[in-house]
Amino acid sequence: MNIISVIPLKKGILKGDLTYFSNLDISIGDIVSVPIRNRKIIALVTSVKKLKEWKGNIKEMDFNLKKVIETKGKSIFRKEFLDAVSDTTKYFAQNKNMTIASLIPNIFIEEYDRIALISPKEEYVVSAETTPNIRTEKLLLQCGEEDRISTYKTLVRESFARGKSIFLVLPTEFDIEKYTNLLCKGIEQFTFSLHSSMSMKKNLVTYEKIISSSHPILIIATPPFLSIPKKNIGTIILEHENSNAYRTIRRPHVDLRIFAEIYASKINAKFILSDDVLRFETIARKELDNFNPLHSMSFRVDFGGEIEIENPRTLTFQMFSAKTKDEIISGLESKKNIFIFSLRKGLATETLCKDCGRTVNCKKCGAPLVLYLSHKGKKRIFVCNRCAEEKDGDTSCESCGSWNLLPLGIGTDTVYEEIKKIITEETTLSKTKVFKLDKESAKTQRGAQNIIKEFEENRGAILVGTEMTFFYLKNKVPLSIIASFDSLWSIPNFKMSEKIIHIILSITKNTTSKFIIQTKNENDKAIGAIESLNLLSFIREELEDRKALGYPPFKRFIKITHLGDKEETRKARKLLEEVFKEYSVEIFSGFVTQMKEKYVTNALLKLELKNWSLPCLSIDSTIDEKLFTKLLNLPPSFEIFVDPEDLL
DNA sequence: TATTCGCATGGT
DNA sequence: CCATGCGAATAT
Repeated sequence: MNIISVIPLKKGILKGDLTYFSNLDISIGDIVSVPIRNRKIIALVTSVKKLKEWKGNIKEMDFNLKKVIETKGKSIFRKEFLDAVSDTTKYFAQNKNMTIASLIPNIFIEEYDRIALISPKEEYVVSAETTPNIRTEKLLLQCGEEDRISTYKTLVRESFARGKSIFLVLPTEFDIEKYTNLLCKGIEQFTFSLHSSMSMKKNLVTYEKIISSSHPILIIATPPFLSIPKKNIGTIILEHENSNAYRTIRRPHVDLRIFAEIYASKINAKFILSDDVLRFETIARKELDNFNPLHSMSFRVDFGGEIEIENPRTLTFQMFSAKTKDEIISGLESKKNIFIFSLRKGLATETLCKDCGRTVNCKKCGAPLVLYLSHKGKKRIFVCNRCAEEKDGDTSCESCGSWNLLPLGIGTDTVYEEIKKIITEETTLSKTKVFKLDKESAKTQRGAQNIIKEFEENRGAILVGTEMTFFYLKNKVPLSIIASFDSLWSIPNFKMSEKIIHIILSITKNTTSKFIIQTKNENDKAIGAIESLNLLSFIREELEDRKALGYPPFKRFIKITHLGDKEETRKARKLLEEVFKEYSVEIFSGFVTQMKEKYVTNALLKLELKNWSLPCLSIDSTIDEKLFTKLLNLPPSFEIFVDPEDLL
């Protein structure tokens, strides 16, 4: 009789492993079927002990052990994969079950028996020891998409010649279809793409072909498909490195890019991070972690059109400057399509001085300040979303001393209304079609596609859209406008400079001849960088700022979030202060959210990089075990974000 | 997370 | 008396 500990391959918040008994022949790393609440669940065996060794503490257990239903023998998953999963749960301090379940495609779990039938039968040496941390070659590829595609073609050719397979990781299904079409030419029978929306049958067929192919292959898939036990993968390319789709929205909060990197190290595959412009933190790893550029990195902005910076410079609020308005009208009259970029409403806030027309800016870094309502006594305070500097809400204009300040919100709705107004004023434009694309107006993918389709079929139409537009837009637009550049700073995010560059680049990529940026801060460095068509010095400067401020990637941030009512919030705060008292923890006062009577509490831990990383990511680094235990023991009402995207 | 359990409510 | 609904507890 053996006592078996397992991790169920099913989402759920379980504190630790579950324990069963069995007299079947089971060893570590096997897959078994166990009963959980009257259900049969697939689980991974983490330890096997003889009953004798357990006798001491079996009486202390306050539950009756259940019996393992059946064993499915050796796991189809490679040891390197399971080790990468385990490292990932550690790095992100997430729940084991949820992490493992989210890093394996659902079909593999649901159809485990069928997958097992067509999987290699060879014995993997599975033991409790983790695979050694090999420092694999890690490369950066930063250039335009066409150059990347041709680089990939060369890499595939070289790789096939050496008898090695290539795995191209992409964040979304849409990209998988696109890149498969771009890359499969001439090697159709060796190219395989997978994503979770494909039918189960199709995925099974592809899986079998991948496993049985003796010729090296190219796999194009989302990160969880790295679980396919293909042995000869020599290169993993992580394309669209910049995409935030690699971060999971729900629990577990992991970054699939890190997972892919860990896995590449475990199987000793060459790892290539690739995008038009990589994340700034990734660029910094050139120095921090000795990453090498595959080719010399391009920081050029590839835009052949004209860039205009417009300052409405009016005392009364006007959404469009006279010039911008003229451009819109003449553009529509000559049947050109126009795209206007805007943020969602509510988040977009800036404060304007009604006497001199300037925005209220942060003294420290110059970004426009955002007005928030603090929950303590309903006080109004300004917060800088770039450097977290706070300022009293009862403030006067910096430049003219006036108290006549007007908080403004420019969102898709406001822009949409304004455009409607313009076209009703101009009789020649009365037939113009105006479209709006944001999460409100297009709740589903299909809905968004329909809006874009209609917009693109109508010549001389105008589209007001948020960031999601870039994903769906198929054809380039002659004229694009950022209605309020300054409102971009109102997004609560310390990485906002980077996001802004990303937004602007997405717009230039979708624009042919003219790009208008409306701003009251013409000297903004991000605008300067775009105007000069070279991002190198901007990125350098931004990274220096982050280093000086102790921001990522030079410090490791861990954010702990709690949402609750007044009483729960008070308790949560006390708990956080107590648990993390030996760490320099900053607890942010919770701002009132849209949800009634709910408060957000955020605790931020700033750690030295070497105290929170893995040897396979960054040499000579470890996970602070003491802190790890503290994080893991927090009640489930707390959510943990390692390397958070924002601090609010 | 998802399911279950226990308690309160309410209608018959 | 059972049906329903909701929040808290909990999984081996």
